[in-house]
Amino acid sequence: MLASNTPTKGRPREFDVDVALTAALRVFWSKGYEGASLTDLTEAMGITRPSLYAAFGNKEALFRRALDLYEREKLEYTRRALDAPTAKGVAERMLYGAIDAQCSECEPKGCLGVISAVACGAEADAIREHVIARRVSSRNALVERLEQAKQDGDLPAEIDIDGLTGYLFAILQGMAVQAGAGATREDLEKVVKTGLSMWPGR
Amino acid sequence: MLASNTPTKGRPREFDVDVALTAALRVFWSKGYEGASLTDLTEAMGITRPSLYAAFGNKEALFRRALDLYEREKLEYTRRALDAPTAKGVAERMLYGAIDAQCSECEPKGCLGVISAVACGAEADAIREHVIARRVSSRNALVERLEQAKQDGDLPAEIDIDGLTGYLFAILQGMAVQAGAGATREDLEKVVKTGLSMWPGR
DNA sequence: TCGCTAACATAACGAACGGTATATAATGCC
DNA sequence: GGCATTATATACCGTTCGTTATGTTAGCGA
Repeated sequence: MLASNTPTKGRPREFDVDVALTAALRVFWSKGYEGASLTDLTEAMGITRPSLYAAFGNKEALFRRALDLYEREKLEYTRRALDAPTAKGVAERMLYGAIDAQCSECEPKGCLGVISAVACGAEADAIREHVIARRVSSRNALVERLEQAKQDGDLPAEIDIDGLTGYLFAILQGMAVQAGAGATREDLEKVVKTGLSMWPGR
Repeated sequence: MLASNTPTKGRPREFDVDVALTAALRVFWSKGYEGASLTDLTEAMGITRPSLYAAFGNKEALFRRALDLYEREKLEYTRRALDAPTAKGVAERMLYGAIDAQCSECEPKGCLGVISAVACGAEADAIREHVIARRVSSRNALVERLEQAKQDGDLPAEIDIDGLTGYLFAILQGMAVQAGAGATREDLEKVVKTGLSMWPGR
């Protein structure tokens, strides 16, 4: 259990920080950083503005906390995918995991990372940089895994690992765009099946 | 030549509507619909707010005009791609055309359609629906072209055309996300080459 | 019970947003 | 030369934005 909050002095907090953060994540996820107003956030979190600022700092800090939560819980499949025995297995877990993550019935459609990296205005520039920077490490991990697969003989010797990584990421990001635009699970399953049918190696 | 503006009565306008619209497109393209403020727009267009409202109606109508211009000029390659002799030729023109469109030195990175479809808040919902609806016809055209290619024997008989279309769109949209996130032309060329190397048929 | 501390609720802050009212300047028509 | 018409320039509208000052309430240690 992570070191939670035990102030032991002063009036105790009437809400659960983790619950509130989960609610905030859902708002950011469905509306984007700029699209999520403080009114949206506080209503969903069930707290007032001063409580939000006391607990999280400000809107940007709250977003980073929500992004942490998102990556830890909703993007866990990307880490587990790397454990697949073959390169194709990695791609398979990634792609089907993306469908589950982006087409859940009870959660917003699309990918918070893609939403935040694409949009939008001036105030979100720092956020955009932050989101983009985070994806780098995730990408590096995939590059390493595919390099290993190449050495294992799971991929043809002549393949460009960097290109293959960008290619797989592009499909994942494109699926996120389509999910956000209303694509159904069946739509995305067709995309995944088509992509996997032409994946090189095993 | 389209029916331009010939009011013949009253004070003549001091700016060129098409030039102003081009400037507005660049602003929407780089900042998104919500990220582009009226101040951004009027400064880039070199006109005042009342002139903007007199000439274009309001911000949303201006965006639709800019989107028309974008699809007519910047997305022309998607229509010309359909004229390629084979299915793989279509994919090739689409993918390399996307690189040119999204990595131009003198224009914003990424794709206005993707940016607008992904982002963002409540006020942009109508815009989002509009952008998504437009992509449908573009997608249908690609489906038809690939069906034809299948009959021509350019694609394996067992291939799922709908899946292949969504797959190609996903790569294109993913490339737009990556271009907006700072990917270079070389990065995207690797993605395209990887994708084309595993394209089915000819 | 009395402070000390911290979270609560209310209400307000300045700034920026999309959109206009008003007044002035420039054209074509009679 | 008026007159109607339309574009321009300035200044402002009401609303919403993220953020915070202020006063009150609840728990802990003394």
